[in-house]
Amino acid sequence: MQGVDWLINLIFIILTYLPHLNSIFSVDCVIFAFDEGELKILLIERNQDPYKDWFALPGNMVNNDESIDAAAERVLYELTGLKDIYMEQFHTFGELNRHPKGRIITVAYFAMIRLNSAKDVRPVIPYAKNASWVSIKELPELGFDHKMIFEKGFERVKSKISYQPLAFELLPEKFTLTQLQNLYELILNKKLDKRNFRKKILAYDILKELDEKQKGVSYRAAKLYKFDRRKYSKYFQNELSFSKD
Amino acid sequence: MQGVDWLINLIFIILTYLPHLNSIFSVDCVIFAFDEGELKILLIERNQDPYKDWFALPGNMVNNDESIDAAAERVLYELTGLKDIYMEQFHTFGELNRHPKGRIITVAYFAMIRLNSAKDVRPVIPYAKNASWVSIKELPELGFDHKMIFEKGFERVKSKISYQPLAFELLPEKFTLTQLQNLYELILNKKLDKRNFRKKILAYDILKELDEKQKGVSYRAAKLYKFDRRKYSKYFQNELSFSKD
DNA sequence: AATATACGTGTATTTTTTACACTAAGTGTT
DNA sequence: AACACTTAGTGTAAAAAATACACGTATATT
Repeated sequence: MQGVDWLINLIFIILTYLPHLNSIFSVDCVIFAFDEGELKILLIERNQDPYKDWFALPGNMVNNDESIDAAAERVLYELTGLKDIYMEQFHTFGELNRHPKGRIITVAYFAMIRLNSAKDVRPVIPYAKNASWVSIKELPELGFDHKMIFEKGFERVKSKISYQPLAFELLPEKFTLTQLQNLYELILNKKLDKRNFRKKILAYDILKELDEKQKGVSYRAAKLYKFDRRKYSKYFQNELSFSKD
Repeated sequence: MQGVDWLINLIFIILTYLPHLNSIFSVDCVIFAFDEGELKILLIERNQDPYKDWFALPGNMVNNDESIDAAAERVLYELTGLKDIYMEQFHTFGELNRHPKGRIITVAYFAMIRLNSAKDVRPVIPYAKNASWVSIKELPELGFDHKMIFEKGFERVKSKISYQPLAFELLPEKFTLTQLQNLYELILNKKLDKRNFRKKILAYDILKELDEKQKGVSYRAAKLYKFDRRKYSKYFQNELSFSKD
């Protein structure tokens, strides 16, 4: 039994580090979209314990060879098929009891996207049974602390949208001012004055008026606009600069 | 050698999980204070590899039995002796190469504090050689990605201070309006008009005028004010509510 | 008493925000 | 063709907020 001494030593060394074994981290994504007049987020139905068969935010472990940002991108793709979504990190959740399997902290991201081709979402790995868009007004119970994560993410969106024109991200490329206003009202949860809204949004000078009109409506068709990213970034630079004076 | 089969098996199992061994996380704190007319942050001089003898933000590993928030509090105390500081999480940094010892992500916190008794800072564990307040204009080179962490934290402070009255946190309990204005100018990095500044800050109605004056100055002494936390929280509730209309 | 220094104050102008209601255009129906 | 219906599109006046701007006053020091 002499020859196994080194083995036993090795095990001791490993055991020393073992407490770290359950110290790992995950990412979770809160993806917003605007569909059928409602704000929706992307949920998966889990196919794995813990919380097998529960609804949850798309999220999974970060690999050891990728940055957190990259992990968020990968995980979102694997669980929903969505690619090339710009997500922004908004908070890291690390309560001790948040994950039944032990000490797992999660870095949460949010994004706001346009729902055209993204409407059909489907997991590409069996970790999730399926993925779907769910109205934030009718959210089912969610696994883990995902309800809280969603809420914090939604708070962030609300506060961000009031000083940055983010809402365009959610609309189809061409939209009417009324659609844009409806979206703002939905997110901010208050009525806005039509004339003042138009005055203000046009004053930002980040919209391009198109020579096109709405189609398929049984009333006077509204003009279509599109978001002018070039003007937007100019406006944005000014916003951020503290240099003047 | 039959009897060690189970040992070898165990080792295999452990090795399977081994990649997670170097997946752990830390917290880092960016603590701002106002001293001698300058904005300073709290730095430690490290006494441990990696970056032994370098300056760095106060930061260390999160234990397995504590939440991240609690870890931030503990680590700050251990490295600087500071207690009961309200810190706010602002970002999690997880680039692959950010830590030379492998995959360690860090959750960053910031706080703004009043420098009276907090002026003397001293590590209570030998992980740091010492702790000190350093002007943000003369920051030394910092270990890890701490320069970037500081910058992101400072950005956050700047943007927050322009819509929330945070500056009081940095001043002594009793302060003059000129001191307050100087601080705002320092953080926002621009000159403000004296009369307009006073008008505005008093309009918020969150200051309490004292029956006391500045002492020890060789010119007309200014009135002292103090921050009225009661009024402040009332004001704040209004700020945050989206309920009206 | 004179000097030096920061304190404390008001008003006019511009800009931004708010409140508010009707006509116009297009669709569908009879 | 006339009509009814529905949403589009538009302007102005009032209030509030932000800005620009300069000098007499109080206190400490000499």
